[in-house]
Amino acid sequence: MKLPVEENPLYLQRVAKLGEIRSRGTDPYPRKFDYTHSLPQLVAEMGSLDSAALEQRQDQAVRACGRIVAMRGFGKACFLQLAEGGARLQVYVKKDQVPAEDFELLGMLDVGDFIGVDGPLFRTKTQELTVLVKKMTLLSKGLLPLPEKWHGLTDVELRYRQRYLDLVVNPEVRNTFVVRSRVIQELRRFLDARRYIEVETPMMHPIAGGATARPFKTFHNALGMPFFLRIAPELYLKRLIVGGLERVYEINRNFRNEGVSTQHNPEFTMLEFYQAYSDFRDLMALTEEMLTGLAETITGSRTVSYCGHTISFDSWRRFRLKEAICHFWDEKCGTAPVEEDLADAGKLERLLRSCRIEPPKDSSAGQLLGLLFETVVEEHLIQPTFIFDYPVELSPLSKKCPDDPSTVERFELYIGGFEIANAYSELNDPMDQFARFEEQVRSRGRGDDEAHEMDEDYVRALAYGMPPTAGEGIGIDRLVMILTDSRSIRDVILFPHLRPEQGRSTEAAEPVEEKPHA
RNA sequence: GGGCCGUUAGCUCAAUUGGCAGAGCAACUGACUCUUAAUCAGUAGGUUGGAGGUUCGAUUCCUCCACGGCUCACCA
Repeated sequence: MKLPVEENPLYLQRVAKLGEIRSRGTDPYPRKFDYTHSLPQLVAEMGSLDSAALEQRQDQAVRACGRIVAMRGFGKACFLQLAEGGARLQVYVKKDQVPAEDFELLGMLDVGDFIGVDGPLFRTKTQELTVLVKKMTLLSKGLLPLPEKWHGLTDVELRYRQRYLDLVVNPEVRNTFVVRSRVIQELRRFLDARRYIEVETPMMHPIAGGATARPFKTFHNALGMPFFLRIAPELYLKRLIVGGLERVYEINRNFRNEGVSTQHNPEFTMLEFYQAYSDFRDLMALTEEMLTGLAETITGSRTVSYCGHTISFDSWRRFRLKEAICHFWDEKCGTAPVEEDLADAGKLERLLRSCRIEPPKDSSAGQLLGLLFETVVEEHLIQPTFIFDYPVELSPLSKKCPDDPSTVERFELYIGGFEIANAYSELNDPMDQFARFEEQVRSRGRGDDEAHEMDEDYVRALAYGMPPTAGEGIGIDRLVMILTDSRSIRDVILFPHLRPEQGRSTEAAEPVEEKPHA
């Protein structure tokens, strides 16, 4: 294989060093290294010992390893900084303390190489914990230079494309993904402790349902049929409720064939959970408990800083959707409406126009209401806020409010100005569900290609009986954004989708049609 | 998809009105056995994202293309 970088002089220099190392009989890529301590372990266990205490245990050498991230040479001595496990430790190689061949090897090392060291710990005169190296082993030779140590890697395109470099050079990036892992771990723990079981449902769906979104299409050759990558696991999870798994959750990817932005990635991670014998108000309480505890466990505080705002998980607010529009109305757009105005399509259109939004044609009152909400309210919802009582047109899978059939028992949770969670009392009346699907199909016929398709098996499942159930989806990526103060969803996804680099596009660059070929 | 902005050495960034393409770090050579972005002296490193155009002359002005960022639309 021809590396694309082989004309790079820095690369060629290192290849020359590699040859020199081999010619001396040293394997630059040995098998393993048995270390006595990870670097975080050393820092934790020895970080508080003073010089005298370290002197006492001087005959107890440690074996540690890591990537060289800094080298400072002094002719007959050299300080190196190793990075491993998210920690860094200094090691000191002195000519009169190591075998001659080890000191010669030092001259062939570069920042980026991996080494292992043996030796006692001591403190330098500036009190830095340091390994006094008695034996040094090359563990892996790097051939390309790492980005600069001081400014790090800031070009976002390179950071996303070559995330491995971003992780090596920018420690806060590593932390973001450690936090992400802990968030998921904590959510599992929270739900497991409440008698939930974790399940895995199909990612390939014959009918893309459970959300309003355009799906990705693929094709199964042997079955000779198209599939959609799932846009939501919802309909499968509720089938499990029908089957008697009263509390289920799933954490996995959804795929939506929509635009990308700082808040949208084509594949994103969602926690969905369903709890029988409960309604959406129970989930509001559960969500409050879950996320407050999560913030506290992850960040050590109920207050987090996000994009210059201070978000407090002690001040949860609740507004009905119409109430929120009246409450957050900007007087610059005219006199604030009263809730009664928000039921009439004509009045809603006038209100939208006064906000300089041209209402789309053929929209129902519910759709206009949703649009008005996004326009007027969304940006104000920095503190954790539940918005509830949604129009039925926007919620084909939710149960209607008993006293108002135009409204459903549904809430969305907003934090930091965007939607984090969406929950409702699940519609379990099979005949009502069938009618709502029919309405969606009519809507599709009018050109709304995000409207639901009819899912007959799902209706059949409901017809066998589903207990009253509440369900919720929480966007994990966005939640992690809030907890790590990340402005873009790409900063919490290890490999966000980008176009291929120029000249390196894949063979599958042309659009894949779902036509079968034998 | 639309609008705006960006792309210069391995990395981070300069370059006046269109006039020899530069610095810091990294690298290389040398000095240096407690440094912390080590220091000092020296050396090398470029098809200025790509293709055209205007011009005596283009990193700079124009057109097209590629990729990215922000934003709007769509959505979660």
